[in-house]
Amino acid sequence: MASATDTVFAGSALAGGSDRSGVVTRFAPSPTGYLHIGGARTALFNWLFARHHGGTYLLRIEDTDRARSTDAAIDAIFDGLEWLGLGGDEPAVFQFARSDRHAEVAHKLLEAGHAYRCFLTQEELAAMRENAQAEKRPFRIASPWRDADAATWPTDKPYVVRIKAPRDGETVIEDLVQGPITVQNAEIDDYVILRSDGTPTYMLAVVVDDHDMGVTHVIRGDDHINNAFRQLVLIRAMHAIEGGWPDPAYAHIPLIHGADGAKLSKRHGALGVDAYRDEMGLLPEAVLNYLMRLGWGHGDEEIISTAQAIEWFDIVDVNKGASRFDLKKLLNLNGHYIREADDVRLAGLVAQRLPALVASFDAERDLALLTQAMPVLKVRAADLNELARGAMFLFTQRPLPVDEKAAGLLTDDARALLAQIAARLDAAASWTNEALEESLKAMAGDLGLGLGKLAQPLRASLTGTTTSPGIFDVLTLLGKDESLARIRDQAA
RNA sequence: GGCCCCUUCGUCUAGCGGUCAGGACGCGGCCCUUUCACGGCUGAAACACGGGUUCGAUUCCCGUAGGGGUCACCA
Repeated sequence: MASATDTVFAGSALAGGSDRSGVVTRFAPSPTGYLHIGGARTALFNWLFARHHGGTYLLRIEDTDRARSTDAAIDAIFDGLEWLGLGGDEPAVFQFARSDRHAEVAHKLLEAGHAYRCFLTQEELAAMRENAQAEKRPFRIASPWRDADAATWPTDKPYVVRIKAPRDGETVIEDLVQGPITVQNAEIDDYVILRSDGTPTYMLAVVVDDHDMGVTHVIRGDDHINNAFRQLVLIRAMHAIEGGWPDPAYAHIPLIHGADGAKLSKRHGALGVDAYRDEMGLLPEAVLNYLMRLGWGHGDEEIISTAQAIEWFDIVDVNKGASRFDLKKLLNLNGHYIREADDVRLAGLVAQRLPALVASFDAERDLALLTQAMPVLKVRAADLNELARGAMFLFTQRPLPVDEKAAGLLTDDARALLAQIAARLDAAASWTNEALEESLKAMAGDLGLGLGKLAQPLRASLTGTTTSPGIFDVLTLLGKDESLARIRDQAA
């Protein structure tokens, strides 16, 4: 039974045995691709749980698959985690570098009789599998080498090392999220821990690293549930041999599915977190808030800061069922956080996107204006791209391109009106929101027109579009000279 | 197929034997309003099904259906 909650494992063996105590969690991605949204949530839950309990959150790169692991993926993962503020409390452990230690454990298991040399070839295994298939019999490894006498070992054949799993009884895991899960031991196979080339498998490496890192709580996707039972075999065998290998507490969190209900995969919306940042223009706090609400909630709370989440979060409150990824809701949350965000910060973020939109944008020169405009810009944007698009009119050079809708507004009558507006505004007491509004309203009154009749053509001439911040904000942001010039460009 | 797990509005969730089943996104309406947003108010919208247990089930138990995961010398 996994009940390491009360088992205080002293320190990280990797750190040479510091006196850390309490909760230790880890996020252990394999660097075969970018950090996707599901992985990010797993990291977040590990992080939140550790923080909530005043424990330690560690990172481990599972790079034992040499063929598929890449440095680019490692960089992308660190980059993504850092952006979300989910970096580890200690430098990340690289699994491949610890192969010797993994092999050492395998040999201890071998010597103690908890593992055995298996000389079955891949072909023999495949044949056994096919046989079982043909007889509609569930296949389970039943290696003839499990209890073979050393005297019968071939001397010239390669072998793998298999763990000796119990064949009777059952194992129960008190999963913190899923509740008790029972599996018959007969279902657990004698899996490989050392390949024929002597390298450790994932199953071995995970267990050894988790132990050596002092991990008390294993929080991971529920696609690992079956692995937990297999890993427990190894853990218990080592505990029997040398002690000090307590069962960790397990928490298998449900997977995230795509909007269509299918498993979130790379071709089903599971983008790297860098895409959420760079392409979709999301803020990390929005992504974090959205992610924590997938599978977890706290009453009616929707807007939850990480600080608040640390206080409220507990792994046992995480739901068991998978949830679907809903971009609309993420975007809504992002809009909220943009409105809350600091103007200087937003201006900096938008300034990175503007050059691609407006050739004449010069960050050096225009940042101040961008920042000044931010309060009225940010209320109408759900992401950074929208925010950048909304800011374009401030920096485009005259004569302004006029979009179709705006052009429709600029009728002959409207153009005539613009000439009058220019004259009127030119004569305004001062170039402030108040003075401008007073002036324009007076004019509308004189002409017996609604303010909208003046404001829409005016907006078209000032921005080249039909949507923008309030017209007086636009006027003051642009300044008198630029405003009048733009109006006169369109006036009849 | 074997094994394991899951199931409250379209979606994310609250609920932990007695609630008008609450909130949020999205959708509809209204208000605000110079456009677009924001904001406010408001409407439609759910306990998969069948048996139990119980005075009483969304809640507990068992089935059924549906969904997911896993069955490598990959992680």
